[in-house]
Amino acid sequence: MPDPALSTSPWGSRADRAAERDAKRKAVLTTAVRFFNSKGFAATSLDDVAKALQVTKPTIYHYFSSKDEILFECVRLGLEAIRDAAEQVRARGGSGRERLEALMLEYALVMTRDFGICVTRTSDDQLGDDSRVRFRALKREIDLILRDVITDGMEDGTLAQGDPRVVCFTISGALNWIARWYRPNGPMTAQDVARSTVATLMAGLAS
Amino acid sequence: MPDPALSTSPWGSRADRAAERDAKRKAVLTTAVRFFNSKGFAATSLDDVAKALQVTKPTIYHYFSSKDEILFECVRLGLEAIRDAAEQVRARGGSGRERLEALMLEYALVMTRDFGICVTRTSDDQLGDDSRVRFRALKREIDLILRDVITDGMEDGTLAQGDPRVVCFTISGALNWIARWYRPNGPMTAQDVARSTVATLMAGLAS
DNA sequence: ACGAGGAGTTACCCATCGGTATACATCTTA
DNA sequence: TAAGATGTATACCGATGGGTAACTCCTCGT
Repeated sequence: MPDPALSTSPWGSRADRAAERDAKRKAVLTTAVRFFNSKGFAATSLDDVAKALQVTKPTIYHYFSSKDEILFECVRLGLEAIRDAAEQVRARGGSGRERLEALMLEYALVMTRDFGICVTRTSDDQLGDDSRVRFRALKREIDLILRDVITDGMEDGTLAQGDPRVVCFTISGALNWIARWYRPNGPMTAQDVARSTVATLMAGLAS
Repeated sequence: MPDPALSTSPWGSRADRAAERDAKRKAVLTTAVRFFNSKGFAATSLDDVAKALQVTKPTIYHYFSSKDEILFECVRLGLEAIRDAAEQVRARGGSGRERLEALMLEYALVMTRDFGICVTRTSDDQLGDDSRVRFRALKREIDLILRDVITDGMEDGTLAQGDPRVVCFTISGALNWIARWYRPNGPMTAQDVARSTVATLMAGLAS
């Protein structure tokens, strides 16, 4: 008669399976995104990714249905990180300027991490029709939140007047570009980079 | 006895041939760069380009030795346009701030044109080893000129103090990003976009 | 007139790579 | 302990696309 506490519950077991499956999916994504960021999406073959994970290509297809899905999941993780931070900031108190600054800091930090970098390096022509639509929608969500905060700041007088659209693009460009030049082993930490870039944007170039 | 004035000079003839060859090379580049910008480099086949020019692929190989060379020539045209403008601005008179503003305006304008757009969309992993080295060297040249002007402005007091490296990247990012959102048929002209982006960077976001 | 070479074509090669069919092992559950 | 689900591997397919071989045609210079 076995100890009842040791008997494998179908629930626990099923949860374990699901958790393990998720962990493996995530492992594929983190490996893939590094390849995408260093070699480019097109130049990365799924055999590369499989080899790095010490499995074979069909194993990857056991967790994902296509290369396109893998890329989309990578950019989704990056974009949702930004969007979630942006939405939290939008909702909280403070002047428009304070909220914009907080938003930009979070945005900048995401851009120093793998999935954020992948977002900037991915142009929508690389995605399939379906993923492209969802990709654009996510980017648009972020854009709208950003513009919202900018407009608030212009109205409450804490931000300089201007075309919110241009201001939004200027900010996005400067922050997205971090993904291209930031190096984890460089002289500046991610925090340093985020803070100084945001400060430069806020204060402007002129003295 | 034919009219000597009508006789075809070997010089004129050779010059014609060379000029025509150059014109055809240029035609390949302008067609290719549009494909690269709209579909991405990897997704563009040389058959696409050839078809658009109403010739066949080997004809293209008559003018270029590889797909890599075509891409490199495209980014070279974009980068040299920026570099030449930057060098002219650096040499001329005026305060650091005035020169930086002029440089940024030219830079921004290049980013609204095909070869400039290609520069931003090309990451160096897409180039062969040889081209990649030259690509990086050209970008570095521009970076150094830009930093030079920035440092001048910080020293003469017309620009705000800061880390020239971060300021340089912030500017590059904001200006390069224009290539991603500017649309020739949109509400703003290239001049509008350039002027307002530069103004935003100069004045800063805070009021 | 004729040879040389530039310009272009057709037909082809072959490496790469996304994706699949299928077999085998393992683990779960009744 | 047998049945079914799950995970992984081997072997393969088929399309795409960079690049080449070899031939034709035209133009020019001698």
